[in-house]
Amino acid sequence: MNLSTPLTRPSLHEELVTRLREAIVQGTLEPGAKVPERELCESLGVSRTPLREALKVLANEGLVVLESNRGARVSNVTMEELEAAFPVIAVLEGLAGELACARASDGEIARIALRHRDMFRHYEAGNRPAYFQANRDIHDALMAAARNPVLAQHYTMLSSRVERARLLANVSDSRWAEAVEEHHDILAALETRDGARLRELLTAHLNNKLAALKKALS
Amino acid sequence: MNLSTPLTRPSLHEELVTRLREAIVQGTLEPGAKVPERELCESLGVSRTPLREALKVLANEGLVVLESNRGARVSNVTMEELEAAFPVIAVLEGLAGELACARASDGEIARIALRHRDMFRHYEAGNRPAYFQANRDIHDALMAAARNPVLAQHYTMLSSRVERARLLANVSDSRWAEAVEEHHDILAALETRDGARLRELLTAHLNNKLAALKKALS
DNA sequence: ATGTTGAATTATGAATACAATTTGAGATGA
DNA sequence: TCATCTCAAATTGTATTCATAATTCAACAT
Repeated sequence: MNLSTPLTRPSLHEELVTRLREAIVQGTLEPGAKVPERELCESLGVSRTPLREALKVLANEGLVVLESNRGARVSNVTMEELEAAFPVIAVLEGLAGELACARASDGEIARIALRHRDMFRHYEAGNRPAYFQANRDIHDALMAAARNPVLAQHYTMLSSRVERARLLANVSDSRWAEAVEEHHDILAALETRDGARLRELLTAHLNNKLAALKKALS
Repeated sequence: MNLSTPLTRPSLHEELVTRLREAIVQGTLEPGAKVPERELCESLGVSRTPLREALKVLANEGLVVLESNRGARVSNVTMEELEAAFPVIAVLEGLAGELACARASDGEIARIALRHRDMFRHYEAGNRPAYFQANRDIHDALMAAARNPVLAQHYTMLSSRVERARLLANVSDSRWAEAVEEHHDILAALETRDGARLRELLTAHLNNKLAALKKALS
């Protein structure tokens, strides 16, 4: 049991931030939708103050846009935003891979390898949702292995902004096969702890993802 | 006169975020200092609501920490944070350089070159504050030339977190000379639009900066 | 029918009020 | 003297209220 943490109850606005962020990322709150304060307050059982605080935070992250005197709406996933965000995510993942090669424990790498095998199985079974979930787990595990909280924080922020694009666009089967190929190389680089190569592979992987999304959304 | 913009008045909390961020970055609000709500409200002439909203946003950025029921305090600049943040800033600047080489107008590059000459002058005059300011201007101009708002947003957030370290540590003269040398190469790569090289130079430059800070703070 | 106007309604931005927690000074006792 | 306890004052977290801007929609003119 952890005795160093001062036993702090999470404040309402913090919980709201995480819950709203989840709702936005998984599409419960749809892009472009207005966020009616009163309604949300009632369904969540809180007053407007903490809800509005949470909206300010999410606006700062880019998940909602505040229109003065007209309230908040969930930000739209635009092609411009994806084209801006993906290269940034790409270099962040590249850095994460490089750090993970240097810092990950053998156990962590083994666990990531295991998840890769899961993911490959899901690919062969043609199970996209399970594949996506495994994919996310892998990227998150890699980020954790990099042991850089600042990196992780910004990665989370950016991921939440683009994750929603997946709901809008199913990439082609051919791109899917390509992505799986890339992941084979990624895993190999991680297992040999070839940081420079993993960085390049991850950066390229993310940039390819953007290209695929572009195609799927046009 | 611009008639396309819908004439929107900036909300209080937005102005507070920028003003408080500035105050924190330039050290007016010192690291570790408590942020007394009442006092700030009076001196800023606003009520607690928008101030608290701003504090939530700054907390999300990592500039302040919220202690439940005990208010906010300016976050401390720790070595762990610098070691985490600098590599991230390094890859972001690298990306910015790469993009700037591809996208900057000749005029923009000329302006950055001009600021470089300013900066070199300040170095020769031994004027550190002016040098720092010119340095910041250069990095900001480069970021603007990259034309990637997501990149710029995250760069701003991260810069504000580490900028404060400069107030705590004066780097050595020898490192200063090194940094100036590096900037000569950086400018050359930008002027020849050698994106790959500029990326490497900027990433290395930032990582060297961290090493110098480490030395100066130990 | 179509479009415009403007009062009534609603929603938002900000201030204030209230409740819960922390802080700190002084009392109490060993 | 020192530690602990008590309780008031101050500070924070949340709710509510107030003022203002936006929206709606019925009445009207074209």
